Amino acid sequence: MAVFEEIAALDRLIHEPARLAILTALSACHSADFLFLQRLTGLTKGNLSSHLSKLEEAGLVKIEKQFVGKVPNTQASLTARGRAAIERHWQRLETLRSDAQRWKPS
Amino acid sequence: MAVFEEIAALDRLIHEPARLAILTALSACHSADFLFLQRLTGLTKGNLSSHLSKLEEAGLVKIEKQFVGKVPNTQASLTARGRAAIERHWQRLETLRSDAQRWKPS
DNA sequence: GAAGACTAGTTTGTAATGCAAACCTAATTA
DNA sequence: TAATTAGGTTTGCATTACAAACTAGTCTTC
Repeated sequence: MAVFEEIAALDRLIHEPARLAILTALSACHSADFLFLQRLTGLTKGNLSSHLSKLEEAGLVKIEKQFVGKVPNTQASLTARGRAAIERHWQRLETLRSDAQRWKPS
Repeated sequence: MAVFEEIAALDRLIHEPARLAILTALSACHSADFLFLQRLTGLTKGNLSSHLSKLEEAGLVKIEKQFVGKVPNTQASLTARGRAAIERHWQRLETLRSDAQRWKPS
């Protein structure tokens, strides 16, 4: 597949800005609770919640709910697949960009 | 704004895979006709058409329709703003990635 | 010269998306 | 005990992105 085709076919689950931010943040944090993640990404609770659910369904993120004292607390972390996927996505972007720069019309 | 917030706030008009592909292809081609662009990106005519319209409305792409002999022909090229925008977007991605890699939880 | 096929797109219909606002449950504060 | 805050989830809606259907005109073939 040619470079521009590959760009057009990027996985939107990961590429979408909010989820790209979540996954990238988690890859730097190892584990983060809901509110910390919300502050980091600037997302509203509603959006963060639904994006996390989507990432969890896709098997990229693990969600663990616990009580800290009496207060519910949600921890999110990357699964092995999630970690691989976000790393690969950034690498792909880098590669695609440089391939595109080298490309000449034929 | 912190790095993950910036990722989450990436301009979706440009970031969307199909349009990222179109803009990137145009930045390498200087000018391209509809069918050439379609082959490059692998998009269907319908999608290419509507994405081009959206990019034109946003002032990133210039569309010129002409007749080549008797056959209608559509040429697309980047406007100055479009060229700046796609270049800046890729640079931002690069910067954001490396900022994210350097980032440590505080 | 009419029927069909092809070219070069645009418009339409629909399902999925992302967002914010409303909602929920429990804990804390006044 | 009434209001406020914490920590989220669900709902409703407007926007999207896609493919399929359509349009307008050209070329081929008989």
